[in-house]
Amino acid sequence: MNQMMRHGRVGTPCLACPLRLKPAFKDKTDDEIRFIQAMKTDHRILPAGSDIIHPGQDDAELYTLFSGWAFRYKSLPDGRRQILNFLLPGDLVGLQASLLSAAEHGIEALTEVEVCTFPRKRIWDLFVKMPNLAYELSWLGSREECMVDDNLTSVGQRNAGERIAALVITLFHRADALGLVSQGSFEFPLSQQQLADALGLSLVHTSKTWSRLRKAGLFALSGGRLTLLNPRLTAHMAAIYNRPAGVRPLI
Amino acid sequence: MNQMMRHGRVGTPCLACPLRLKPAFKDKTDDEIRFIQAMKTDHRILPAGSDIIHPGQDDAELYTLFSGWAFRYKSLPDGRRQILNFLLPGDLVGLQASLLSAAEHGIEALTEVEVCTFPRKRIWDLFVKMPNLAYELSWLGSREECMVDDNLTSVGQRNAGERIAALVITLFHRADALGLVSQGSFEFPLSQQQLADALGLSLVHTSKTWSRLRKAGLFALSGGRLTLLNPRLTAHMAAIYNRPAGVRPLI
DNA sequence: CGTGTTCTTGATGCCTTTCAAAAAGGGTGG
DNA sequence: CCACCCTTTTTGAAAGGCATCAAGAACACG
Repeated sequence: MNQMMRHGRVGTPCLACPLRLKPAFKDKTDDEIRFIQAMKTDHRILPAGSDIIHPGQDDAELYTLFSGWAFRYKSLPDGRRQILNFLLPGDLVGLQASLLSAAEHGIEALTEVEVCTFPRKRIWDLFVKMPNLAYELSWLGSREECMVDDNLTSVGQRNAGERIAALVITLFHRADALGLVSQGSFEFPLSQQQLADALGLSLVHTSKTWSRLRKAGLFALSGGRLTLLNPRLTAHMAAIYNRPAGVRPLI
Repeated sequence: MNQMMRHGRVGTPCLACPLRLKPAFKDKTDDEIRFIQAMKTDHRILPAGSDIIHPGQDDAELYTLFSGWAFRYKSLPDGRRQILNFLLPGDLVGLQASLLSAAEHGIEALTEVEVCTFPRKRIWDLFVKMPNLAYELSWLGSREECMVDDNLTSVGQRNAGERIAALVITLFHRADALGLVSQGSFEFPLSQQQLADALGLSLVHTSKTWSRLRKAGLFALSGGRLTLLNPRLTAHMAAIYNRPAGVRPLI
């Protein structure tokens, strides 16, 4: 929508990317990082609520989310909307959209975000010159599919309370892996409407179930930050396996 | 399960692969096909119901489904199961499982299937030597994610009747693109339990809704074959966009 | 401090689940 | 070819979870 964005190479070069220092990410050779930096054409800041990729777009670029949260979504003709998955710093944005001829989904910034732009035209180049990066690109694509798999399983099989518990736990772990958790709490920028769209529930029922779990002492929300008060009980209610996260590539 | 399978290079070499002749698939150079053939180590036949990849498996190979149907699924600790997507001839089987360290899902043969085996160890080789094939591998991965996106949207946003209509229409188009539709009907090997697991509905409600749509004249099922009697109405009830399929790579 | 948005809460009704059992197939052995 | 058993499908009845409608409360913002 209102793409009031600042262009230009803001901030530090990829070699000194602060994200790269986080233990969540695999080490890369200087060679690889230089290639990434050469491929990167832009560093943009987009306000919360802006469309990073809009549904049907046929010239979507590939991005890495540098900071902030975003989400992928898909709409039905009558306006119903499903949030497919959430994107956190370090995640690829628009891989599917830049590989396929047109985006079958939209991607929206949930908070103000910073993205690193990689033109779709250069992706082929990456496959030719940097097979290791190409492999990691595919790896990240599979990882995203894995997250959608989880969400589909949640929406298809869990009831309202379990879905919320599973979402909260999963986001907590993802934020934790990025060092975004401090004193048990992390920034939680979702509105109830967005929660509802992600969970496949109505706004009203989401609100009621959400406050029921809060009152049950599973977690608390204040000042836009969520505190996981009872991780044990939350995980149990979610009926979730908790695979350890493991490191991943950052491109 | 009962992996009573016949090994060996059954049938024709890849250069003469009958699947490749179908208009659904992109033409490939002889070079590419030769590489694929060299990479292929086996051609297996597995009976209906067998596990092609089991959940948690950490040495899953990559396959191309040569004939038959399969599905990816994910289970919760208490036994609830969600079918994530269906696999038809020409689809990759186990890309996610062979890229990530362990399979987060299972893949089961829905009918008797034939699969072409590509050892996971050689995937890296493919990225180094054949960037075009590597690109197409990623492309196929994105296409699968796209299908999971659709299913998540269906389960999250559509009611029972709409979900069934959407599934039937989608499978019809996929079968049609493969030339599997004759006289308006195609083989439909799903049990109601599998339908229910794919739709995120109970078995009973699936059965009732299914027969309601049949009685409404949307489609008919007999002798294991489904006939789409009223495509217009079915698509309308599904509230679905029908993007034209387009060709895709076959690896 | 007014105004629009987001969140909460209550009441009502329907879609879906669960429980239960009958009916219909499918395969095997006598 | 029929009897028998097991699985799958169908149908009925009752309960409950979730959606919808409606309106008040809390919050954000200019």
